[in-house]
Amino acid sequence: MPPFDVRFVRNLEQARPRPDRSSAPCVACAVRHLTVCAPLNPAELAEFSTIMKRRHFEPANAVFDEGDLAKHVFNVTSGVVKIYKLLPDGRRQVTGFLIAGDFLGLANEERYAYSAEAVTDARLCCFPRQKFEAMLDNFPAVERQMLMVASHELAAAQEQMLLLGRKTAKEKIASFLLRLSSRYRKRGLQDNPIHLPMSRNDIGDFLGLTTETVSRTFTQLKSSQMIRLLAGGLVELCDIDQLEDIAEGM
Amino acid sequence: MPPFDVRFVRNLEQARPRPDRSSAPCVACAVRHLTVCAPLNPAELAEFSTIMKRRHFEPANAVFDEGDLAKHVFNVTSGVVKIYKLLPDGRRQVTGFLIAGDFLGLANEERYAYSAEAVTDARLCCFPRQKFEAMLDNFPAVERQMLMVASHELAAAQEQMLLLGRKTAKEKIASFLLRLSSRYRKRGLQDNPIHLPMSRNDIGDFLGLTTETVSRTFTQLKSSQMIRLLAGGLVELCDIDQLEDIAEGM
DNA sequence: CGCAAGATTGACGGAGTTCAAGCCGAGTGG
DNA sequence: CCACTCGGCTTGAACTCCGTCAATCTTGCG
Repeated sequence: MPPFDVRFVRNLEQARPRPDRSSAPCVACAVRHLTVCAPLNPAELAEFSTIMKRRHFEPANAVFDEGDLAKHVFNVTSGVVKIYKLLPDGRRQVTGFLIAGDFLGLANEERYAYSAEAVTDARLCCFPRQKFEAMLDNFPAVERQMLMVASHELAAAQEQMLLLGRKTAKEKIASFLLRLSSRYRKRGLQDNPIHLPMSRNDIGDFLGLTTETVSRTFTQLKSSQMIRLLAGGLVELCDIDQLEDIAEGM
Repeated sequence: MPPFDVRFVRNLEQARPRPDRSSAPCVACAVRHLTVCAPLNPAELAEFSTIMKRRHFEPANAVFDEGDLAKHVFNVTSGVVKIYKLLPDGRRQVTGFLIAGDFLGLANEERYAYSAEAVTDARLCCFPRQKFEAMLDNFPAVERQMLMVASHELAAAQEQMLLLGRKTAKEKIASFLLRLSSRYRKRGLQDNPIHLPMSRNDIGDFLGLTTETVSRTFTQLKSSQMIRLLAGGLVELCDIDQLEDIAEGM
């Protein structure tokens, strides 16, 4: 048990978000082609950006909590954000690690169905939800893009269910490393020594394991020369073919 | 091991689908208000239905298989369809049981990312995918409805990840029964003695458990008077409050 | 340096799997 | 109408992977 309630600290930090209205127009956005904003031309982008604020979150800073009124939707532009659900007794399931280009905040009811919290320093584009939805009426291409994004996420969610329900600890870790590497590659980030900024505990809560099992499994993969743990939270994937075989349960 | 390959039989059956062009216009559709067709007026429905065929599937009959070219999208109008993913060694994760009103076939690539198979006799509306997508251009309201549906499914998927990653067998079964009951209620189907047409094995593959554990857990809930197993695959939920407490891990 | 938080390692136990045997019920055929 | 069969369900016993608990090690930071 930690000496004080972690969530309390988190909310303190949340109390001082940093709106960043500076300038930084979306035109220069490095990840736009990956986001829901992809289909917009410069003029449309300008219109869209009028309702948008950029915000910065420090590590362990909550973006929103499950049950909060869903007043905003977000795009991650840098850093890592985790989303998760809790059981009353504190058991936690991390349902995703979001990186640059990922969208979050889609809520079918008026409240968020999950919590979101920065893992690293993170920058998010922040749209008031009502204005965002109103905007969609004028930009059907964005709506279609959102449907595509949602459909991708649905496929990823099914993949994750397969992992959670049917894979062993070793298979889970191998799958996790490969998927992360592949997502980094798609965004043009370094994909072989990959950066793991999240704690073992977060990884465990994502894979349905405990911290200890995650740690032991890393050790195991390390001893069999499939990965190397480098300084700064970097992990080198040494034998990708074998990792892929393991990830698929072969 | 079964004496012959189950999938072989399934494909034989699939070879003779039953197109049903009879009449049955969508206007009379009992579940339309729950589907992606909900926003259409009668004239629009007529236009939509020109590209649609109704098909019937018998139990264990494949609707499509993971990896097939995604030529169609579907709406379930009656019966139960399961969707699932497989690992090379045969381990299976059922990612959903679809009932009347549910949409399936959304694929972000050109191929289906999962398999679909009838659990009971099932009727599906079947739309050629390209025509369906073309139609969407004229009916933005349907596209928006699809986004809402996808977003609901995403929330359900996250709930399922919480279940798979963090709940005990007892909590899984209790959650499963309550959710099914709740979905039946929303469609106007009988929600207390609920119908469980799927096998223990299917339930296990949905909840990340084995047949044996599912069976043992049912027995356990039965002995503690929380459920009763009736004839015809009916399950009576006797103490819903307590089941809810269990489902939430309390 | 010294502390605190996270990561690793070890020993042990338990929830759920595996393997195996029996049961039940629906369909079949004599 | 009943014996037979076959698939699915239930129950039992042994095992195992992973969780739990606890101690130690590492790392980053004031």
